[in-house]
Amino acid sequence: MFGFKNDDAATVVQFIAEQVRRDISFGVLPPDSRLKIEDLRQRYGGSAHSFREALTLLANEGIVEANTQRGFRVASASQADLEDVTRLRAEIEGLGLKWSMKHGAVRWEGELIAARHAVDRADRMVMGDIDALALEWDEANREFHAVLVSRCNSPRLIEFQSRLFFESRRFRFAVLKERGIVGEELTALRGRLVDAVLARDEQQATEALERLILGPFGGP
Amino acid sequence: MFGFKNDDAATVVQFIAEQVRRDISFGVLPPDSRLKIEDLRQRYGGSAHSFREALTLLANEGIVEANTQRGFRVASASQADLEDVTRLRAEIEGLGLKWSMKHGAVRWEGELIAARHAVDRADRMVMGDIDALALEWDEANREFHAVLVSRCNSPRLIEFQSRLFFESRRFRFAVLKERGIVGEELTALRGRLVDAVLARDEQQATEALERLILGPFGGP
DNA sequence: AATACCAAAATCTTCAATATTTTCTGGTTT
DNA sequence: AAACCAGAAAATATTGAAGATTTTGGTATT
Repeated sequence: MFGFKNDDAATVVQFIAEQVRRDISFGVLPPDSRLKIEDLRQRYGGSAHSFREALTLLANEGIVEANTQRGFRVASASQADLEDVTRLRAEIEGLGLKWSMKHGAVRWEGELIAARHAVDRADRMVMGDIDALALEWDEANREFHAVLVSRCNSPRLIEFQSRLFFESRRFRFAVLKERGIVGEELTALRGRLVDAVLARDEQQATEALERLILGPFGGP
Repeated sequence: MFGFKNDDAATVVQFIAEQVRRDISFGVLPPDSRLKIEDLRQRYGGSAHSFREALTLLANEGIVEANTQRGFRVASASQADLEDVTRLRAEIEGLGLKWSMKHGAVRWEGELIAARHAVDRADRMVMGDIDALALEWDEANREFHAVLVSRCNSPRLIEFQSRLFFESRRFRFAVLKERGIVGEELTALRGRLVDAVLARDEQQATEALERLILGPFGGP
């Protein structure tokens, strides 16, 4: 039935999980809304079991809430959640960056510069057609922040960073749609961050990173 | 079939997951060993579906490895893994403790002292009959470290801490069985940690905590 | 010794049926 | 009118069996 899985999802479960993850990020499935297996099957296809498994997965990722014997629902997205995710992201990515700066060499710097270029470009484009480009824009952001921690030498930190990034995606999209997240300040901040990394200025780098992460939410 | 679930597991999947988790921690299921669904069913009971779900869960927790179309196996436990988990635990718990020290009040201090008392006692007991008391001993440790971060006000940090603790359990048990993890130094270190927390001496506290976590593995 | 191919084993997925739990509803009692 | 209880309806949880797909292992061929 799923012979047309053009995504890189190898199994049906992963495919379903990716679909649902995406729709939760975009707010198509709003926070706290119930996820009835039957309804979802009509929408996405797939068997009940595959869905249970996919939802258990997403529950473990934190964007879905599983209540025993009472089914699943989209995890709530309170102000406290936003603050928690953002604060932790700043700490974790800061730590990962610090470690990466110890191990990363020329090759890493190249990747970083490339990722920065891409995300700067995505920033300039996205405001033109938010709905169409939001995912692409966020993917560029994901890549940039992934590169930051990619040389930290700690697979578990990398995984946790990735998870927090996905968890924060909902909030990011919400802000993007509502008042446009992207501005000159972020681009400049990113520039400062990359410069500091290249100069191996740990202090400056972590500070810029923290402001880059907190900026869109705490900022003006 | 599972009418006798005296554990606090509400569902079959959680029950199975707990069993497997435990057996992996104890080394009954050694690292890298394959987890064939059929074999497991004979051992633990439960349906194939429940097992798939449980194993997907454990895979997300990091103690099981899932290879698409190639089944599950117990996650490998290399020296690099040990170092990664331990280092991250030190960082995360340190951060959580720092935050807890900002918010925690008298009530928290009481819990901390109580937990310390329990783990000190467990330390003295465990060497008498390692096999029988290992789990209880580790539970006391878990409680102590959980209390440390319990007031950090970040549910996600707490969850991550807990996950890392479980991931490190295998290594802890291995060391415990092999050469006896417990010694006067750890008890003393824990005392210093608690004293520092009560005195709100952040510097001393994080240093003691780091040595407490790294000690059993990096130490003499 | 290397490769191609076929059969066996294992995993993945779905359909169907039963058991259990929660939720809803309507009537009764206070 | 509010609280309460029983029974019906809905939803979830669990299991069994069977088909489809993929991996694995052995065998024959070059």
